[in-house]
Amino acid sequence: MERLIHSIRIGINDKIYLKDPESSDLGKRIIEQSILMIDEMGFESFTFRKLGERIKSNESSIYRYFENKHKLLLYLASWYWGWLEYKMVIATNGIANKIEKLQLAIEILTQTVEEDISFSHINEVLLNKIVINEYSKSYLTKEVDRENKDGYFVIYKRLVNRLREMIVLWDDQYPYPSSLASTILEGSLHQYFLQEHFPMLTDCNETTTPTEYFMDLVFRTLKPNSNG
Amino acid sequence: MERLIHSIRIGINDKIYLKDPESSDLGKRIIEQSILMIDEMGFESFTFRKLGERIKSNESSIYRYFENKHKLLLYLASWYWGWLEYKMVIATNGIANKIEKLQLAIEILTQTVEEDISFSHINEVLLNKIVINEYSKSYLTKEVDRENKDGYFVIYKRLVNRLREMIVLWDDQYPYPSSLASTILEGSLHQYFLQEHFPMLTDCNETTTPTEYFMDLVFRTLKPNSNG
DNA sequence: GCAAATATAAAAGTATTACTATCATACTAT
DNA sequence: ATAGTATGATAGTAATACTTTTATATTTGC
Repeated sequence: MERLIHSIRIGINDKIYLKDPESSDLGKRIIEQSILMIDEMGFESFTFRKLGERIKSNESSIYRYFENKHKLLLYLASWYWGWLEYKMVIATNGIANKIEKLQLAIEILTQTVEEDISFSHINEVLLNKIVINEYSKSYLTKEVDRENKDGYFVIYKRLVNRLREMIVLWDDQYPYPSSLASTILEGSLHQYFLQEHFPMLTDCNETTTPTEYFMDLVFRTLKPNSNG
Repeated sequence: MERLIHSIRIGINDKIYLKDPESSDLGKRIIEQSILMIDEMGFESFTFRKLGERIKSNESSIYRYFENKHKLLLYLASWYWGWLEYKMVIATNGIANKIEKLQLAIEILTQTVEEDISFSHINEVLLNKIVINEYSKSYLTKEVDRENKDGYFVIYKRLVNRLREMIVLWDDQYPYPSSLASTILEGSLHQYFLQEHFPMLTDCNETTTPTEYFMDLVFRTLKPNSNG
């Protein structure tokens, strides 16, 4: 499992980039350092010029990989969701027990990333933080429909759908499986954000996790199928 | 009730603006037209220069009301949440029946705004759309803690807390009332967004509303107090 | 009714952003 | 050894996000 994760390659829609950042050393430095910088200074303050200075490369070279920083954010987000999807699929694949399967999925999808396990140029801990703080900005735009059509959000959509399927597997009478699945994924990011910045608006803290909250919510809401 | 709403004045933290836009004709035009423009072109493309052209005023005059467009967004959002809070408080105030009270609150907080009822310079229908598409951007920033400290989000926090209180009133054993309240408010905006742009990720559509989804979710989750 | 204060408009200026374009150089593959 | 590709250096452009200054209009206080 550990070994597998070391060598995974997330298949990202190649319209997101101009040149595959995995294909060169410069590309990997762009990804690696952009994660550190966006985490440090936030997406708004982050610019390709600053990134160029940091990696001792040229602004124009970065533009050969990504059209703009929005596309870079889409790339990072896709990578993150692809990575989570991979972890979830691996963990739940062999599980026949429906409740255990759903529980495992919720656990993986709502847990915070505690340590950087891949030993690659991508720091998953920081990437998780970036997704919490910046992911919404990648779709709350006027271009969202065109970009969705171009497949920029396929991985995320597939992930929500996988969760939906496991919900249906456990309770095929529940009328809102898609909404519940999207609420879990989006809501979990939101609860982490609240925990950090608006602790009065959440019950999650050092002792209670978003995972516990959503696990409880889901199993209060769903009823197991009668057919087993 | 209608009359009341016509004449309400939402008390907004006066640190958000440099000069109260309600205090002058120009100020009102700034609010009125910024709502139309942000809805049309999105918050990213909206600038004070363009707004100045539109209202046939000068960019520098707008800067005398708001430091920047971020502050204007905070103002619009505060107004919106204050207006919703007002509607909710009016509607639920006299209700003694706990379940009815909570149901009414959820209804008001998760319903889409269908018509502009205030006849003022503020179009609530468009403001609701703006909140769906842009609200997250107002707090997903590096300045959020400072701005929170300065009270820029008090109205929203108060609203979540009011909902939390009604949840507790109905089920004082439920361990996550704050998280549930924040999930309802944030999740409802998200479901509306999905309905518009990612219909596969939600069960909400022309016939099923986010209100129905959350009403169902909440009452599957909560159990009434035994003490009545 | 007039002066003083205040609000708005007009215009110009600055630093930064978000790119694009051109050309030079280095590295690589045959 | 050469052609092709990747990267670097430099400069340039249009727009953004303001700030500053000065002029003009409007309000208000007496």
